[in-house]
Amino acid sequence: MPSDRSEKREVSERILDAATRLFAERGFEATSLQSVADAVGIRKPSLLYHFPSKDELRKAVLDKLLSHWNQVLPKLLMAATSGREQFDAIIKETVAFFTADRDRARLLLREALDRPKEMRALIVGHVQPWADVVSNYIRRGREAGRVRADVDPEAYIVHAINLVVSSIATFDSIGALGTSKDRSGDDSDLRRHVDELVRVARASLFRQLEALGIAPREERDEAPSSTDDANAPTGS
Amino acid sequence: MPSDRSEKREVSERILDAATRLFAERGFEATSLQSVADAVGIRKPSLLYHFPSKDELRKAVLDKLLSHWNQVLPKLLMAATSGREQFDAIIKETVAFFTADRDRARLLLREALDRPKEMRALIVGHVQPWADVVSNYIRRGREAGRVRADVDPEAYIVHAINLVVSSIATFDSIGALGTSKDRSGDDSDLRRHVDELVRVARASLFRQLEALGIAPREERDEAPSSTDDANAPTGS
DNA sequence: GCATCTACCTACCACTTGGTAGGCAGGCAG
DNA sequence: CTGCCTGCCTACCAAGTGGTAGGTAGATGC
Repeated sequence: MPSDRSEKREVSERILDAATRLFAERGFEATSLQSVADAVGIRKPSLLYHFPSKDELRKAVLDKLLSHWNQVLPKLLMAATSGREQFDAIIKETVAFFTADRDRARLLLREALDRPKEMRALIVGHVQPWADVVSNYIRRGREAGRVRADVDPEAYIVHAINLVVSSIATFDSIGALGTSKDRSGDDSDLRRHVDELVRVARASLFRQLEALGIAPREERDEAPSSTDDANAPTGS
Repeated sequence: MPSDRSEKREVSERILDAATRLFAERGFEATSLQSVADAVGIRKPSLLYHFPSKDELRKAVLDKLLSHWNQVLPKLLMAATSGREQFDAIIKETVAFFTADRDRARLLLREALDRPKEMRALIVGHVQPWADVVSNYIRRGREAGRVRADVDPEAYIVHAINLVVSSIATFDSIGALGTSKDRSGDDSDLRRHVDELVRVARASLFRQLEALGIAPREERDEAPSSTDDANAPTGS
C-alpha cells in the first residue's frame, strides 16, 4: 500500500485531501470519520484532534476549495483582453480548473444540493462580484452587436456555471450517452464532452456573424444602435 | 394533484411520496427510515413491511420517477411535427416535468452523483434509445442547414439533459446569482431562469438564419420512420 | 367456528456513528 | 531535572442506524 504517502506533508493537509475525495465521491453524510481516518492512516480521535468536529472538517474542505478558486479567478478577469477572447479565457480556465480534479465539481454540486441556503450565501459572497463584472461585459457586447440580443446576462451566467460544474460532475453517469462503446479512451470521451460544453456556452452567447460572413447591420433582434460598426469581430 | 393526506390513499404510495421528498431534500444516506416513517405517520417496522429494505425503497422511488417519465416521453417523440417545433415540444415538456416537482431533478442528480455506475446503466437502458432518435434528428437538421454545423449531436444531448436537470435541481443555491433581491417572486425568478435555460439550449443548437432573414435550404424532414420506432423506450 | 392473511404494532438486536476522557512518548524551555 | 505542549493513541460512551422476532386486531374465506 502507499505508505510513502509523503509523511512529510502536514497531517492536516492529508486529512483535507482524503476528506475532499471521500466527500465528493460518496457525499458528506455517507462518509464516516472512521473512513477518513483510515484513508489517512491514523485513528479517529487523532483526526478529531486536527478538526474538532465533522462539520468543521466539511467547512475546512469547502474553504480550501473556494480559496483555491478565488486565487485563480481574479487573474483571469484582470488579464482579460476584450471581446470573445476574454470569454474564452474565463470559460476555458474554469473548465480546466474543474477537469483537473473532478472532485471539485462533485463537491460543489453536492453542497449545492445538501445545503442550498449555505451555498447561496457562499455564492453571493464569492461569485457575485465577479459575476457582475461578466454580466456588464455581456451587456456591452450586446450593445456592440457581438452578443445575441435575447441573452439574459445574469441568468446566462448561472447557466454557464451550472453547465460547467454539473456536466463535469456527472460525466461518469449522464455522460454515458455521449461515449463511444469501443473506444477505450476515457480521456478522449471527456475531451469531446468538454469541447461540446464550451461550444454550447459560446454559441448561446455570441451571434453567429463570422460564420455567415455577414456584418452586424440590419438586424431584427435589436434596433440598429447607431454606428457600432467600429468593433468588428475578430476575423477567424 | 390531490394532496390527499388522508388515509384513503394506499400507505405504500404515501411512503413513496415521503421518501421521494426526503431523499431529494437531504439525500439517501442522510435520510433514516425512522424519518420516513414519521413523515408518513407509521412505525418503522410497518414501513419495512411494505418495502423490505431501505435500498428496496430507494429503488422503488427511482422506479416510480423513471416510469412516470417514460410514460410522458414517447408521446412527445411520436407527436413530433418537424423542425424546431419538435425540439421545442421536447425541451419544454422536459422542463415542465422537472419544474412541476423539482424533487425529481434533485433526486436524479443525487443518484447520478451517488451511484454513477447504476445511473449510467439506467440511462443507457431508458434514455439511450430516445437519445438516438433525437441525435438522428439533429443530424438531419444539420444536413438541412437548420442546425449549426459544429454541433456534436450525442454530446449536445448530454449537455441539454444536464442543463435542464441540474439547473432546476440547483436553482435554490446556484440560482441565487440570477435573482433580484427586492423581488419577492420566487416564481418569476424561476420563470426567468427557465426561459434562459430554454434559450441557451435552442441557441446553441440552431443556426440563426431566420433572425438574419435567410431561409434555410428547404428540406423535408419527418418524424423517425415507423420501422425505426421499434426501438423506442419501453416501460420498466 | 375456525383458519388464514393483511397491516400494523412493541420490543429488541448488533452495529456504527460522532465525539470524549485520559494516557503516553517525545521535543523543548527553564 | 521538571514542567509543559504537541500529536497521537486506547478505551469508552450515548445515540441512532437498518433490520428482525413475534404478537395482535380485523377482515376474508370456507
